[in-house]
Amino acid sequence: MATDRRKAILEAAARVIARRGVRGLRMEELATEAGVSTALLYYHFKDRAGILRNTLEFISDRADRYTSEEECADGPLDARQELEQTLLLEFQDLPEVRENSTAWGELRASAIFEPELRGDLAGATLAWIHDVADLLGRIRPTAPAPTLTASAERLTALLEGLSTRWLSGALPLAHARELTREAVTVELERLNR
Amino acid sequence: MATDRRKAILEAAARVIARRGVRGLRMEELATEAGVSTALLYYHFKDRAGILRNTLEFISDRADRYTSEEECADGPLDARQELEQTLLLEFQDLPEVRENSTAWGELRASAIFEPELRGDLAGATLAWIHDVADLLGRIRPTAPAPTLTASAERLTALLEGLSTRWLSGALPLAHARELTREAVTVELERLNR
DNA sequence: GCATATTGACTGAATCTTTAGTTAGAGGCG
DNA sequence: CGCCTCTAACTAAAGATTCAGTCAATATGC
Repeated sequence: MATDRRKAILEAAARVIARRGVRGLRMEELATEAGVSTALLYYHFKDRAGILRNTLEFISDRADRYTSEEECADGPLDARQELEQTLLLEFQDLPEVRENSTAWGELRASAIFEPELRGDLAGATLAWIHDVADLLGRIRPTAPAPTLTASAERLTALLEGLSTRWLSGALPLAHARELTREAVTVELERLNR
Repeated sequence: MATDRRKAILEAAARVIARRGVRGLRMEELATEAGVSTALLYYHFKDRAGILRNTLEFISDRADRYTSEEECADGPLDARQELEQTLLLEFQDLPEVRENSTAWGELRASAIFEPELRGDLAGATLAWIHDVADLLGRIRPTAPAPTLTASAERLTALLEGLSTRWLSGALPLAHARELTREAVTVELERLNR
């Protein structure tokens, strides 16, 4: 607990997953990245799967942290700004954000083949959709709930699609941000009807 | 060219990828699925990566085929109907469509970690965006080209996002179709401005 | 026509490589 | 000592890739 190589291993794992993917994570590469022997990995965690579980948990804790920083130099944001802010947080070229997006995409993709992952994923997605619908509702208080939810579903699904394109080098960051901003505009226009 | 085991291998690869994912594709399983020896895989394709590349091409050709069936009981479709039709074709519970969508999503996700796939993927994506932009242009002839492209980028990225959710069991097919239809409406409204 | 190269498609059985997981024990420290 | 943290060196098994050839068809010289 003193030197905490354990934490170093999890941080290294997040980096390696961002670079190689969940299925591309190699125990030896992880050990090197963490500056540790492979045997130590097995000392601290039962096996490879154990490392994956702990890393994903570690990553999602970290994600909650940066998503909920809602402050700004010029006073508090209005709902519209907060919505854009929330959505655009996914598109930043910071290692931590990239790591998170990558891991999330990996999870989502793996869930197609590993049904046991689906539970947590569905929960997290639902919560996310709900948050976005909520923000939309604050901007357009008269819009009916199901319409808000539908917009939120589209916005979040769009974000996942754009994110994959960004990470695979098919879409420059700035363009992804631009498309996201426009998407918000477009959906808000719809909610006027 | 006669017996075309080559084609059999690519068809088998699409099936195996849909079942196990790109990273779960094993040369031996592929050989068995195609009813050939593993050595033949290397005879027809340079290596594993070569098989992935060619399968991607194979899949996008196949998608073009089923995407471009433009007929209907009640005469020819107008551009708007054709657009919806094109986009909704991705959401059908037919083995071939499911297989295509799954494999496409897998290849897209793999491209994050395997840069060799990016070239082909980018090409196919660009062509797709262009097709959609074209259809949008036929519906709204006065809209400027960059705006059309942006709408097409959003619609296609949304489709990829929804498709992943559908395939991972997080989104019922009917709902995915509904959200897609609304997205078309929303984007078309925007193109009036 | 017909024996003789030549070639393309194909395979069984290695081999080479990678990778998760283990084991025996070293260093430090209370 | 006895416990904790850690490592070098290893094993077994899974996988990718190659090898050495078979077989049928097709071309070539006579």
